[in-house]
Order: sequence, then C-alpha cells, then structure tokens
Amino acid sequence: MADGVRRKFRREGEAQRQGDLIAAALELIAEGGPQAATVRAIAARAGVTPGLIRHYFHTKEDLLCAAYASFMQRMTDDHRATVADGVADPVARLARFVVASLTPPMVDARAVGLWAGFIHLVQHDPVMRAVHHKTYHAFRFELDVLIAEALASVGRGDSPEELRRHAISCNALIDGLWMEGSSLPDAFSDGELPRLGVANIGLLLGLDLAAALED
Amino acid sequence: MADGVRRKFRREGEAQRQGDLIAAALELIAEGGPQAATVRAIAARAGVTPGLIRHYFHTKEDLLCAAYASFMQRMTDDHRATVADGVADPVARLARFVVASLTPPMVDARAVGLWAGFIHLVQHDPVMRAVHHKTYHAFRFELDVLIAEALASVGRGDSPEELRRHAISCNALIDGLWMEGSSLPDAFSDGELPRLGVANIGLLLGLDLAAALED
DNA sequence: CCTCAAATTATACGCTTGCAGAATTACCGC
DNA sequence: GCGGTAATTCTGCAAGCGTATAATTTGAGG
Repeated sequence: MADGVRRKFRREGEAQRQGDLIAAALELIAEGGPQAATVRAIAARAGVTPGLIRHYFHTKEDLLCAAYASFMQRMTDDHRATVADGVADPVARLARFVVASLTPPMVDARAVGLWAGFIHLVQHDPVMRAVHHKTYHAFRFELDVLIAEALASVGRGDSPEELRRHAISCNALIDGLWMEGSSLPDAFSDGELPRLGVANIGLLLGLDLAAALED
Repeated sequence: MADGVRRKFRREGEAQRQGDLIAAALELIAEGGPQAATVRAIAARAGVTPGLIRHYFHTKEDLLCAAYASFMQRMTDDHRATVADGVADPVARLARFVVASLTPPMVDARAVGLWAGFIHLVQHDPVMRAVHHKTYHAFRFELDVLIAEALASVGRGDSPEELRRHAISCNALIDGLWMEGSSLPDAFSDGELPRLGVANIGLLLGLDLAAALED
C-alpha cells in the first residue's frame, strides 16, 4: 500500500451498509463460528474499515443481535414463501409446510452452522432470547395448528395431549432431517429429504400426506 | 493478595490434571461457547495457573481436541452403559437403544451446548474431524444394524433402500427429540421423551417397540 | 535431612481484540 | 462550483489472547 494515501470510498445509504455488515457477519459466523466474526474481519468482508461498524451499530453485540434477527427473519420469510398459502385442504397445507421446511433455502449448509454459532449468544443476551422465542414458537405454533386442522379435516378428534405429542414428534423429525440434510448435503439425492419428511410425518400422524400433495 | 507470595500448590498425577483441565474446558464451552474457553479461564476453573496447560498439552488446540474426544467418548460410553447388552430379542434391543439415546445422561442441557460449540472446531481441524466421524458413524451404523435385525426378526425383508430410509428417519427423530429435550429440559415430564421416541420409531418402522420393552 | 527431578507458578512478549475520537473525504443542495 | 454535513477512514489505546521461558516449590528416595 502506498503511504499517506487515504482509501477511496463511496457513500452508501444506511440500510445498504447495515445490510452489508450484517451479511458479512453472518457469512463469517457460518464459516468459522462466533470467534471468526471479529470487528475487523466483518468490516473487511463488507468492504469497509472497522470504524464504520461503530457508526451504524453502537456496539459489536448490537450488530450480532441485528444479524441474528435478520437470519431468523429470512428463514421464516423463505419458509412462508415456499409454503404457498391459499391451499384449501388442511392435509395438503401440512404437507406443503413439511416440504418447505426440508427444501432449500431452508436446508442449507450454512444454516446449521449459523444456528450453532448463535446458540450461546442467544442464551446470554436477553434481546436475542426474545428474538429466538418469537420466531421459534411461531414455527412450532404454526405446525401445531396445521396438525390439528389436518387431523380434524379427516374426522379425527385427537385429545389435546395426543396433539401435543404429535406436534413434538413431527417437529423433532423435521428438525432432525433438517440437520442431517444441512450438515451432510451430499448424503441425499434431489428431493429425497422432503419426500422422507412427508412420508414419515404421514406415518406418525396416520395421514397420507404424499397423496395430498398431488393437487 | 499479598505481594511477593507465591501460590501454594499440590502435585497431582498427569491423568488427574489432564482430566481436570479437560473437564474445565468442557464446562466453559458448554456454558459460553468456544470463546469462553480461554487459556486463563480454563486454568482458573481447573484450579491451576495458565502455564500448566502448556505443560500437559502442546497447544490450546490440543487441549480442545482432547476435550472433544473425551466428550464423545463419554457420550458413547454412557450410551452403551444404558443399552444393557445381552438382550436376545432384536426388537427389544432396538427399543433399548432408543430409550438410552433419550434418557439422561445422554439428554443433558449442557450436551447440546457442547455439541454446538464444537461444530466449527470440528469442521476445521482434521484431527477433530477424525474423532467426529469415528464416533458419529459408529452410532449411525449401530442403529442401522439394530433396525435391520429387528425387521428381520419379524420376518420382514425390507430392501436396502428401504433400510437406508428407515435408518435416516429414525436417526433424525432421535436427534430431533434429543435436541428438544436437551435444550428445553423443563418442557417434558419424566420419561416422556423416551416414551415418545419408542412409540414413534415404532410407528416409522411398523414395529411395536413399547411392547418389546416389557421383558 | 538433604537432594534432585519434575510439577507448578510467575513473568514477559507479541499479537489481536473491541472501542474511542480525530481527521478526511464524498456527495447533496444551493 | 462551492460550502456543509455526515459518511468514512485513520490512528491509537487498554485489555485480553496464546505462547514461551525462567523461577520456584513440592514430594519422593536415599
């Protein structure tokens, strides 16, 4: 580098720069965990100098909070986008929900790394905990409702305890397949993961989800 | 602290001190992730001074490798201890395997924190990768065999592709329940988790695992 | 009781980290 | 074109990091 030469730069809007910094932080955490997301590394990846971070975020932890919120928001947005609302049959809605949970971009090599990297930050920061609870329980609640509606639509009136058990098990199966698929992407052929999910959640609930998908 | 007074200490055997240091490192990672496991923090928790770490481990990464190996070894040991070998009926063996996977000490609040904390270290360090592959695939392979034997024992000759799908799904269900139970310990009543696992894996495979347990 | 190897502590070094504030530069409105 | 504002960079700092090595203390054996 030439000495005494100040680096050229372009001015950007607040949203743009914040977005770049958040994206950079997420990339770094996904690749190397929280320890890789140093202020200097984030700035370098975002194409700016470290000082700029403190111009847009009061502290590094603030940036990480925003990054986590952005991550969770993108996950739920992606999920909703794939679910394709407006399906009349409750069983088909549940099936689509499962497929969406086990299809890219939900299943992604970096997603599980991000999820793991944030766990400890989430457990210690109250703000992150709030974000976590909101989005996590939203997912779980949505699944609860879908299962209840799907069972009701075929005339089954499972007790609340049975519904709770169904929701826990289906959620576990989705989570487990999501983890396997995300961390071992090459272990599954195209479309195998959602097919497994639909078939097996059908088994758990006693519903033919696969058939309901063909509409 | 009095000035110029050197700290008193007791000599311990190599195994004892290494064990203390490893235990301290695991505690810290479980609580606060890899970033919390600094050399100084580990030493303090183990009741020694930082320099001692380098007397027993060539580098900090060596200590973390040993800690990960110890963690995985303890998990598989605990698992095997609960499985209670020597059961004749293959279906009962599978059921016991599932129960063991979803019972303390396998299900533990700190276990999932540790697992998450090590993920990125494992992905970057070849030695850790080796440890991971060895123990992880041992678990998965054991499950594969148990499922095949259980199905064969009731006269079902599922094709290799079906067996593979069964193993993936059962593994996913166990993993998911393990994660839910470990990260939300208060969300489940006593014995509920293994009961859910046994019942639902029975559904996935078309076997009555619960009945096989009562022997 | 003294000796001596080894276990342990203490100190120090170079590097990185997050953070703060001053200095500079780009761009918008006139 | 020409300020003026604020976006951006630059420099510096104190604390913490992992590591290296020298200085001590311990406990066992003679």
